[in-house]
Amino acid sequence: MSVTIKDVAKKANVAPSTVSRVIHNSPTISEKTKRKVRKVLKEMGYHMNENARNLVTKSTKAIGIVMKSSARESLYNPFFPEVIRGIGDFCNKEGYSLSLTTGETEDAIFEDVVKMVQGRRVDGMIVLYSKKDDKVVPYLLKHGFPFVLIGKPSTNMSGITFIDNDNVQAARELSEFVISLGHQRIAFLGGSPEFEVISDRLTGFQQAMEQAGLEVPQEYIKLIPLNRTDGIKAIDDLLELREAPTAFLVMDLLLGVLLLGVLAEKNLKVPQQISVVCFNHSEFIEFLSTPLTTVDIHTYQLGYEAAKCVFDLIANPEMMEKSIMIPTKIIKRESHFAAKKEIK
Amino acid sequence: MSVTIKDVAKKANVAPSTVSRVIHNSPTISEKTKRKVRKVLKEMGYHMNENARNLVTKSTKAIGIVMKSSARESLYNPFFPEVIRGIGDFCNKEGYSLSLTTGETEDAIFEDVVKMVQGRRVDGMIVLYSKKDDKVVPYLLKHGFPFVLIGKPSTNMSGITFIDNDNVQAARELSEFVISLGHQRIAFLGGSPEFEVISDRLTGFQQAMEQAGLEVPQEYIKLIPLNRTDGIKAIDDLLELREAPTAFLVMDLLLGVLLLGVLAEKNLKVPQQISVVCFNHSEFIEFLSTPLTTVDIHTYQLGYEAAKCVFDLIANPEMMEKSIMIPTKIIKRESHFAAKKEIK
DNA sequence: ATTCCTAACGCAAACGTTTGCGTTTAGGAT
DNA sequence: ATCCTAAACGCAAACGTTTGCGTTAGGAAT
Repeated sequence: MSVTIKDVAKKANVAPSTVSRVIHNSPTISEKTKRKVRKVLKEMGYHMNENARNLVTKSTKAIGIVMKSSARESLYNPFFPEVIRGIGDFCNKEGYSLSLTTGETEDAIFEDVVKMVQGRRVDGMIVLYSKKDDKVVPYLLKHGFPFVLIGKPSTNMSGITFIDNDNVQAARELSEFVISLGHQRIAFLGGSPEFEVISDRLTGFQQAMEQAGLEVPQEYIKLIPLNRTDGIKAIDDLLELREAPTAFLVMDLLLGVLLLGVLAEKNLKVPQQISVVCFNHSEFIEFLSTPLTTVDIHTYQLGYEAAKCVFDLIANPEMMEKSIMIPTKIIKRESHFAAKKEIK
Repeated sequence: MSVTIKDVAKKANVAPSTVSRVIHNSPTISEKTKRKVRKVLKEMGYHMNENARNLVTKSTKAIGIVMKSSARESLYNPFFPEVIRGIGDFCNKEGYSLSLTTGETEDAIFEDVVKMVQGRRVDGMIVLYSKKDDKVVPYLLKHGFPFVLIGKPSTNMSGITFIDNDNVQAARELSEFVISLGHQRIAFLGGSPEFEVISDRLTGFQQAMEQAGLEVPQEYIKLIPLNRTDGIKAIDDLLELREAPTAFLVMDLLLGVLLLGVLAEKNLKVPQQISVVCFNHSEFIEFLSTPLTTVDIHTYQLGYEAAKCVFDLIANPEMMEKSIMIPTKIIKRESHFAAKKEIK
């Protein structure tokens, strides 16, 4: 139906191979014929059939993105769009396109990945999460397929290129900051510890507390599914403790927003009565009424660097794996003032 | 490198065509050979090369998604993830994959689209916005490429299948609701009127106001870029008017959140002093502290139906274009109480 | 036993590129 | 005029499928 290299070749009185070489600007073609062919190319409105090209070159100019199971959960979180933006920006520069998994369940996602890899629909993959007992990473590893992980590999660190924040350190710094404000009863509110990011931050938190000689009662640590109901229940539980926490370390913007809401309903003032600090800064936060103190994990950068790494990996498959740490930064706003004297 | 149909054929002592037919479960192959071939298929871990398949069948099992220029703007908005989720769910059911545009500028996006279409990377497209003077839709139309639009076509309604809310009506209903609360000075806060969705809603708003015999001063209508700075300026302008509005119709969740923040800073109580109603409900809203009254445009459904339509279009290209209206629903929460007596 | 039919399968072309290698051509050196 | 050498281009195979059509085999009918 549409114009092929052969059509162009015929009209320009050259061989298809010549047209191909003109398209790729091969030096073995004279300027004269190049001009001639290019003219016909324009005239006929030629555009390459990528499938045919991919078939012979065995490359697709596309990279796949594996989302966390439950796109639902993944998509509501500003992390997702932001990291996609980072990936997209880099890919766009390189003329690559993006392909998303659409599966809802873990198995469906795995199938999507297999289809992408085996069906050669993509040249490389970026996995947006790291979870214990997940099948995707082992699969990619086994097939020697170029991929990078955003997050910390749960096991088998060797052979995996990953981009991450130092979540242990980031959480420790944030905890130390909160401790330095005079808080002693600090709660930790986050999602499932199956995700490395959560367990790492928990570790950092506990390290800081221990070093400060502070206790962390088990009831202060709430690891829950990311939804309104469970969130509210966890927050209520915390607030109803005899010794309720005076500060909250929240692992996720959504939970942070939820927490602010519950506190407002209960007429607990932030930061006068309760301090709240929250991971995962996003521009969205600036639209909120309470100026949340947050940790900027530089999500865009995570995506951008991940894309870059995948490209390196594709270009040079035998490259040593590496890990890149994106620094984090505490963005201090006004949700954290609470000196010791005010608490006691 | 990896196992092809020919490899399987050789090992199973049949012709490649037979393997192909077994894969597609053709009735012309005996059960006996089917079993034999399937066994080898498993053993060798065969998986189809989609590029080769696409080349001959001229179909890709993928559909493209065109995002609004400035992925930045698009991605921060919960509309985007939600509509993607709808599209993704349907595509997943049909075994299709998703391909995103990555361009930042309008021209770059247009190039992405051309690459997808001419490069035959996708079977159909979904355009996530409708904007005046945009080149994408005319291009798709000209090439007879199957696509559906989410939103209302800006011109040339014929020949375009689109999914939309009746935004005129939705805005009119919302306005009537606010008017019924006793408000007379109602402001309209939204993004660029280049987008059909905004101008339609503005029309609906003006219709309702006119019918109620209420004036709409030009200063009450703020059509601005979606960012914090411009948003705050617009809101400040409105609040500083001699006759400041008592109710705000906001076209976008982000602006709504921003408005709530500014009002809180100025110590203006919602809803006691100011009513706020907002378009584009999302689950995110439930995480907010102020229970916003919103219009649910059923974003997920928009995406889901759009995907369905694209499939119909692909299956039957000569199908009559159609338009599907997704109903809207006002979700009344607590940001809108303001009876006449309290205002005056 | 021969013929005929149908079910089951194989052959080979086609899809639109890329690319190694062979062939032509033009120009200079002899 | 002849030969040689690059430079410039063409040939054809290959990538992994699908599919129309031709071929085979096995059994039923004669």
